[in-house]
Amino acid sequence: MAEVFDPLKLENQLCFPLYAASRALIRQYHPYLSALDLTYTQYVAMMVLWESAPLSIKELGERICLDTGTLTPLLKTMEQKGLILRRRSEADERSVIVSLTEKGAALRKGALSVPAQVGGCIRMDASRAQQLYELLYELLDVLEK
Amino acid sequence: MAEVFDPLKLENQLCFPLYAASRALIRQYHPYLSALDLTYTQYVAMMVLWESAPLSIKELGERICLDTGTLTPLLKTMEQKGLILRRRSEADERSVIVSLTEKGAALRKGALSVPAQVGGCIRMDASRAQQLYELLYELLDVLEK
DNA sequence: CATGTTTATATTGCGTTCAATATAGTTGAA
DNA sequence: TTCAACTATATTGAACGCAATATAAACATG
Repeated sequence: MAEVFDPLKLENQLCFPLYAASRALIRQYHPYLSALDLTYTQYVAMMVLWESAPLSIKELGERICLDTGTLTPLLKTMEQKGLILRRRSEADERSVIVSLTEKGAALRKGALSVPAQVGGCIRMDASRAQQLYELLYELLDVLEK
Repeated sequence: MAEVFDPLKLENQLCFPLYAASRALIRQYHPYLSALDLTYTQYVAMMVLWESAPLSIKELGERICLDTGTLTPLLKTMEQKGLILRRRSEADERSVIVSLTEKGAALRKGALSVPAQVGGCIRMDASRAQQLYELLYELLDVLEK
């Protein structure tokens, strides 16, 4: 007798492995990031700032796909830690410009080894990882609202 | 002059698209699940319960990769809603057995259309989605502690 | 058959994540 | 000009996600 397809089986859905793998990978960062006193989300924000600061909150949010409900408290915490500065744009008072402090910029050195340390935990063929990377960006593109 | 590889560029990392795509896909579920008065995490738990209830909290947590810090309050909320029952195992008083109520079991009918509704939002070739699926399970396997 | 170890669940506390809503600044068109 | 629409950020409230810790039951082994 033929198997009946069950649409509600966890194994028949893309969402579950995506969600589980994302959390599992983020967990791998924990020991390396807590040594730098960063959470994963703060680390993601810092990566964009190291590359492109100063940035408005809007620009930062677009880069890392987070809205102000997440960013406002995140950036306030990072300001408390002395990693960034927030100031209103003079050209447009609606905008808040985020820039790095010296301490924030200096933290980059400590973070440089993180990707390799985590990468060492991923025992996956480089070309398979590259395929995965491309498919994820394809999915992300298709899901943009 | 050759490009210098920057390990801290967001675009050079697997973690970011995985994290962003996971959140973007979960967001797609929101309208369909709130019509059923379910959150995404509750929906994932229900999928396993529809397939395999009764289950201990431990078994459920292993299936959906969540620990008791998340599951205990989640299951209490689901019990409040009348979807599940929690009772101590008689055979082993350490275990809590989760079973479905009639209401919880009946909710499955309403949920049957959810995967197709969300799938309709993913304009991605089926074979590409299948590739992505396989690579995600491969990554998940490699990341198990 | 004690008692140290392991196991299953619960609790705590912090930090997101996001939908919904609010507010203040800016812009555009009549 | 003026004011309605739009834009950028902030706030609120609910629900995770998880590391760390606590507790009670079951097990193992000398």
